[in-house]
Amino acid sequence: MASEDSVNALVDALVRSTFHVTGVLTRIGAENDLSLTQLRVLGILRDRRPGVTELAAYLGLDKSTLSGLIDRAERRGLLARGKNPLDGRAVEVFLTPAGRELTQRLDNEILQALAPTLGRLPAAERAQLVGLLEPLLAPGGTG
Amino acid sequence: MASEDSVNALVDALVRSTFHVTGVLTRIGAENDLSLTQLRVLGILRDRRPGVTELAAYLGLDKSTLSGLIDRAERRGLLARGKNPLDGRAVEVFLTPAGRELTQRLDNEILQALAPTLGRLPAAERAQLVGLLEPLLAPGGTG
DNA sequence: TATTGTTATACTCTATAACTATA
DNA sequence: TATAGTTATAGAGTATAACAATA
Repeated sequence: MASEDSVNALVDALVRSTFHVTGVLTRIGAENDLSLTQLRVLGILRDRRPGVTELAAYLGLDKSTLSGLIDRAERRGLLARGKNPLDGRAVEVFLTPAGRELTQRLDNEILQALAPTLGRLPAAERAQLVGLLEPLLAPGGTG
Repeated sequence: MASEDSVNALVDALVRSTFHVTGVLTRIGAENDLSLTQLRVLGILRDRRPGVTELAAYLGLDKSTLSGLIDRAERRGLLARGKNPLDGRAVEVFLTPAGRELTQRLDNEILQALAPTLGRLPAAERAQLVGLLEPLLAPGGTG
């Protein structure tokens, strides 16, 4: 029926826009020698000092994977490991000043890359689009 | 100014929905022993018999990367290499019946995974969302 | 000469299993 | 015992450079 068709069309548009945005993010990452995952790590650390396990959970990856990711980014001076004063086993991962600077630059590059296309939409439609995407990200969402 | 803020908010929502959908696709792929890239390869081959270079261009990857991806999928019987009758150097990559069957099953799983959330939107808003996403994917887009 | 595709190589990403140290 | 994190290992994904075959 028509309702199913409209869900189908929406899934299609959503998947295509996903690959589109992923392509942009991957390109900007690559230009800065960062994988998409490293890009996400930096993004997560903007306003958090998570532990390794917590960071792995955000990313949907195994904690052992994070050991390597953190090692490589730490070697580049983008982030660091600190002690957790409350738990001798735990580690706090956080951005170094250099990492924060790079993250801000990347945020800006992403904005610059996407803005021309998004700016073509009238302001009212931009707001509308945000309003329509929000509920899809809400808890109880797709998982 | 307000206009810039609204672009900012839109980029944010778009990036978050991108990671969200990517998470769903990655999970469904993983449940079927397929990486996101393999999933994309199958999707592209639904209605095409591209050459290796052409396929690499679709994905934004080097053709040497495709040799390995195609090898592994071919070993699993999901796709095959055929001769291009017009060019002795070229190869045609296409889905096997098993690959086509799997692709259809995956399409359905993706739909099932996303439909509950998307179905919560009224039909009019679903159509609206599709209409708003379309122009972002148009040529002259973000690249 | 230019193009299509593969191979060799090296590095990153990723998960599983086994481990250490702390709780 | 359980949890936080690392290490060892193995395989997949990726790019670069060098190559063979065809155009």
